[in-house]
Amino acid sequence: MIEIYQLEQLIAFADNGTLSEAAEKMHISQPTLTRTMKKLEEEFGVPLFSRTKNKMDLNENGLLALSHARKIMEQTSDMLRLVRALDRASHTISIGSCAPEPMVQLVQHCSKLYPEMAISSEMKDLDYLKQGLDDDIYQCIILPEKPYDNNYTVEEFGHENLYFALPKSHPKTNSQNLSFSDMNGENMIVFSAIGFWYEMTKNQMPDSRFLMQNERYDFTELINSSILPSFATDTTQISAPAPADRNLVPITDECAHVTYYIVCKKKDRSKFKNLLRSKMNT
Amino acid sequence: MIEIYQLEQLIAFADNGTLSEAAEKMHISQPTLTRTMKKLEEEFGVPLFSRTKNKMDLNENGLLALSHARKIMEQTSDMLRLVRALDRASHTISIGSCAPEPMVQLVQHCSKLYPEMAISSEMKDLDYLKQGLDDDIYQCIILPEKPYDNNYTVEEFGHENLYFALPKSHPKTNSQNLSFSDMNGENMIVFSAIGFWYEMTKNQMPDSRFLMQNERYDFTELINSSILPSFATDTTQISAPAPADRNLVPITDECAHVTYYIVCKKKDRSKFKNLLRSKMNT
DNA sequence: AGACCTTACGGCCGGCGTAACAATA
DNA sequence: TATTGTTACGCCGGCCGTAAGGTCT
Repeated sequence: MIEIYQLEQLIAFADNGTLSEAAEKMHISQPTLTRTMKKLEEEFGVPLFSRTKNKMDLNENGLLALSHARKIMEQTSDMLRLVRALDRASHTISIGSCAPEPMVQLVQHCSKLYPEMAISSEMKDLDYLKQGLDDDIYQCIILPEKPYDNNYTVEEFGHENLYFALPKSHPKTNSQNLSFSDMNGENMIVFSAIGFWYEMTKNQMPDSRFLMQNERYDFTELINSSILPSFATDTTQISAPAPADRNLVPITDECAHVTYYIVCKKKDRSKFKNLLRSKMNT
Repeated sequence: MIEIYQLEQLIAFADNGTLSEAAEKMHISQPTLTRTMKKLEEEFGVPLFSRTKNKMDLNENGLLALSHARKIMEQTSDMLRLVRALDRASHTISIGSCAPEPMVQLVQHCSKLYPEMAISSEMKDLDYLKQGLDDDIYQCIILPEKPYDNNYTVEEFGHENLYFALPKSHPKTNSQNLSFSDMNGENMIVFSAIGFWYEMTKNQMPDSRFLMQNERYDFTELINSSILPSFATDTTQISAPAPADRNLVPITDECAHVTYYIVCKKKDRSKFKNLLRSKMNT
């Protein structure tokens, strides 16, 4: 019976040109390779090498065998990779979200409800999320709007409202409320990882320059030390309250008030029954 | 390292449903299978089976692994088959011929010129022969006409002439010569394995009925005991002369006089140099 | 002399079978 | 009780490494 370790050694020989070098690369002895190659020839029943007294080369048979051996090795590693991936997928709930706060909260619910499962989560734009749900990249996604698709199960998860976080020194800091247009044109300090909020606010305030901060630490430092306005939401005030010297001014525009929906495929409805019932803390 | 014998046992288990049956089919013990399956799971690093106390089944991981395992086994046996076929082909000369006599003679020349090679030969129609030469099914073919193709090397091999073999009792037995049309309509005893001669004579004598004989022995018996006319050629008179009570009457039609050509690919010209020089005995 | 392949020899790992056990129908 | 899978134990084949030998550059 041909075995994979033999094909592996055949490939190593072909890749290194000599038995000696191949042996060194594989951390085995030359005689081992000599023996294995002989055994291979025996099992094929045909010569695979052309041998002069101190040189070995693959002959035509050997080259053909080699090409097959490579395919078999590839297929074997594919098998390992894919089976492991399938197993991993079956123990993992993948969540895609349009925004950070509902994602964090859903992950918390998820890990309480399914403590034996691994949970992976990421933020993407809405089209990618829907596509990902269809393609089984996500079992569960969070959208800021109700999708219309009969294959989906949809449940309301909670609300989030956007505010301007204005330093006390800002001229509009004592306003009862403001619209995006009131602030349009002003420079804003903005944290990068805010999902769909970025596109939305950027559209509403086209003349403003957003000073994007990739690092959470840098962002909070700037908020504390700068007089530039920034955004905040109500749901984040518990975990990450705005500094005392900033006032939160509600934004009147309708799109600043968002309802999140948990969406999963109908086939997974019973599996995620409890998760779909969970609600955001506000 | 995953090995092929493990995949083989996995497949046997899947095909037989239980370890016990699989073990019996493979002529090994059950504990061996238990161990190998455990080892497979260990090497995959994921469970492949769902186990109740006395029943084992493949789970999703196992089913995926199984499908890959089948592919790998198939590829492995393909490898063996194809490498062996290549080796065999490399020391076999395959000859295709349009007729028996030049085939026999060419095979004789061949085995003298290349005593270390195996020689295979068969008769086919002209189109099949040419196609087979192009496809490397044959290294060498014999045609009754000169082919026009620049990739071929062509050498004249010899001539063969067709005769009517008429019993002494036949009314035309003493003719100096005859045309096909002279005999058209008469029943003929014909040996099956005569290659292109069959199509040709059948066309020339559309009103005759050919009593086809598949067995050489039956044919000669009938020739000896029957008064029905038959065919013969000059080149076969040495090895298998017509019986004394039959006269050989030459056929006048041009197509009863054939020149054979040895044809091989130009790339093989030097390899078959001596074979191409050989001539038929007449 | 150095690089390469081959052969010979002895150790040991690991796959195998036998036997005994546990659980199910 | 018959069938199935698991565990324990000891055998032994075969794979491996070391050592030595032969050939070529």
